Amino acid sequence: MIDLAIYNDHQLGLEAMTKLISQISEFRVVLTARNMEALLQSLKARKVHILIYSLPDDSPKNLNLISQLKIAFPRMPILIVSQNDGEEIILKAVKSGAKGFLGRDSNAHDLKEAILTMRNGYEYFGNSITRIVLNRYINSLDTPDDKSVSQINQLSARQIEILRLWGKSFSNQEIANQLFISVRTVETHKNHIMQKLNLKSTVDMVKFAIKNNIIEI
Amino acid sequence: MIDLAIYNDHQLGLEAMTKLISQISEFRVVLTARNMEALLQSLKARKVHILIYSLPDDSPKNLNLISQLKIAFPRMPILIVSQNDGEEIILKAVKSGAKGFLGRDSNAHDLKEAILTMRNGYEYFGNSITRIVLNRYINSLDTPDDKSVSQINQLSARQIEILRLWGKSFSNQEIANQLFISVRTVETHKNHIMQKLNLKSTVDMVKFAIKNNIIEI
DNA sequence: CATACGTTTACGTGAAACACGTAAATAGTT
DNA sequence: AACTATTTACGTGTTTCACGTAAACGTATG
Repeated sequence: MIDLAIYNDHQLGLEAMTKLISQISEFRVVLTARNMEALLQSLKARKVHILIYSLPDDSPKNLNLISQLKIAFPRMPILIVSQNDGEEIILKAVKSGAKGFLGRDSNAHDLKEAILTMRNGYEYFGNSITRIVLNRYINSLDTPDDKSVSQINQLSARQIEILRLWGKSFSNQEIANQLFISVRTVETHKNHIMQKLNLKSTVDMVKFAIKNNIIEI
Repeated sequence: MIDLAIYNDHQLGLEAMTKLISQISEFRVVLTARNMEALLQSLKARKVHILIYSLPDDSPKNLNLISQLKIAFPRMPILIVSQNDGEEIILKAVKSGAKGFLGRDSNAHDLKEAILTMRNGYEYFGNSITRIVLNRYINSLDTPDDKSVSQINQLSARQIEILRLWGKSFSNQEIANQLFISVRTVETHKNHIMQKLNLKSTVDMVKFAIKNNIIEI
């Protein structure tokens, strides 16, 4: 017997999914939720084997919620059910930590197979998903990057240089050696950068550097 | 009834596959071949619905032969059966025009499903294949030697929690206050994270957290 | 059931990084 | 000439990092 939680912010969809799953003898729906607060609350009280998470239409925001779930319950496999199975959504779902994905064309049989597969510790991604990703991969020779014009212009060339090296995980001392200047100077440059951009921590400085294509993730 | 051709340059493998398929009532093996000349010859005389093509170990060369087949019989779906299901092979198979792929872990049930799926005009790629390609694709977006997708699972819930707070630019002391633990404990958690993920600097830790949606840029 | 492994908690110590202030030489601008 | 920004650098005190040690706890494995 596999215990399932079902999340869906549409009442009707929630009922439909619950009914569908309840008809399968191996499965038991032990909790349902229509919003994240309720879901988190219920999951704390009642552990489940798998969470079935129905993505609404405005999915991008909701994928962040999945990351939250992953943080709160790292070991609970999440099966995404989504009307929107565009490549972006799928990739984001995978990156968010989802262990399964059912797209527009999936049927009840696929759902059952997905749950059983995931219960055995494996991941499940439907067949159509593969084609989408394959296409995307094969056509990924040309990927033009959009450059954001922003506060980066406020920084001097030297400041960007220090930021770039530091962003490559060099220590202050290593940067100083490479540029033939004192460690204190490197520190001063970094201080100036923080002041100029009004950053609160070095974490923020990393984020800034990434956003402005000074360093790569 | 679905008419099949089987290609395999090993006699034993050819026989085994033929026998296996003949046991399925919906399928009929109408021709077999152990080399490309014979295959092309036979296919001219007798049209089939699907060609089951067993890739030998030295697969790269043989994938070129598939391109030949595609030219001679553009509309005949080709199902690749391969002991080697490394990502390179799979990608090449897809590029060669194969409509299906069965890897090392596939069983008779998968074979049947693949054939039925392909007969209905769809493509078939097993679930494990999807994961391989997904990993490959996602890694192509990140830095060459990136393993972040799988490594997130290595972290404990507490470690992720500390990482999340720190990623929001909280200081160690602030994190300690929020979680009612010692600053030293926060430091220890961060040390453990760095060790576990083999990170060289806190800059790398920020990058990791971003890649894994633990923190937002 | 004993043992082993991972997790969470915490401290000690020395090195590195950061925060904030000061300051001088240089370069470009008004 | 005066102003502004840049690059260089130090002083001082706080925070973080690196590395080691260690206890308490849970969970799996044999």
